[in-house]
Amino acid sequence: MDCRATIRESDSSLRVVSEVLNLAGNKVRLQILFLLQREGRLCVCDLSDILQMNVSAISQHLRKLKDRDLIYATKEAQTIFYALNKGKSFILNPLFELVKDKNVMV
Amino acid sequence: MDCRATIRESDSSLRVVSEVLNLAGNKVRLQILFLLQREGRLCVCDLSDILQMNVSAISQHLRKLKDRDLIYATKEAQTIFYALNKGKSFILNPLFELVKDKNVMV
DNA sequence: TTTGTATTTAAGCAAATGCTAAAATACATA
DNA sequence: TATGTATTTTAGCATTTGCTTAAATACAAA
Repeated sequence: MDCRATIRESDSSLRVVSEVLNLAGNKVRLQILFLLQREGRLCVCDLSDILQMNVSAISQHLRKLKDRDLIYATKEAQTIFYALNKGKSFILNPLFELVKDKNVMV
Repeated sequence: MDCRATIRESDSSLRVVSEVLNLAGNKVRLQILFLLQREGRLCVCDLSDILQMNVSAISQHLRKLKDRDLIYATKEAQTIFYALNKGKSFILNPLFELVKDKNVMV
């Protein structure tokens, strides 16, 4: 019943979740995360091609996702692949299910 | 396998979800949504008191949530109560469970 | 009608966001 | 070594965000 206490106790969880949602609350980044979840791993040029967007713009989104530990990079020859960091991205799983299953819709 | 097609088909769902997450991707707003889900309904002054924030700041967050149909208002005498609009906020339910149950944590 | 309570709205501003274009890195391969 | 391919980084810029303060609305009660 004491809301003040509830907020205090849930503070760190709410912070972590809001940080993840802040990243996923951008259509381009949500598309990237959705694709990575579906395909396992992708490089900048794949994403640039799929989403029909400037390589630099995609790269900057990936940087943001990587900086906040939602994805990680692995280098293979001259190509850099990105994949979901499950430790944090698991938060988004139910949302991916939603997008996959039915159409969420208006 | 055709990512371009997948993205095209999921486009509207991804748009709706990213819009909701964009709102929830702010700590203050996530706190508000979490509290509304827990308490049913609250007025501006309740939230201002619980979150220890300026009434005007809270009011502006509520406006944003209302404009995008995540919450709705009901007036009772001189007090305006806000509550979750289930039709859209259901997207956030699994996240609330996460915050409630265990601590999400670093 | 005056006063008080609840709330929104407007103005202003510093900080953050997201893109483009150009330059810089990194590393194979010819 | 020179060239090409993949990617990041920097700079610049217009737009958006989130807050504060002050003014405006709305309405009930004295």
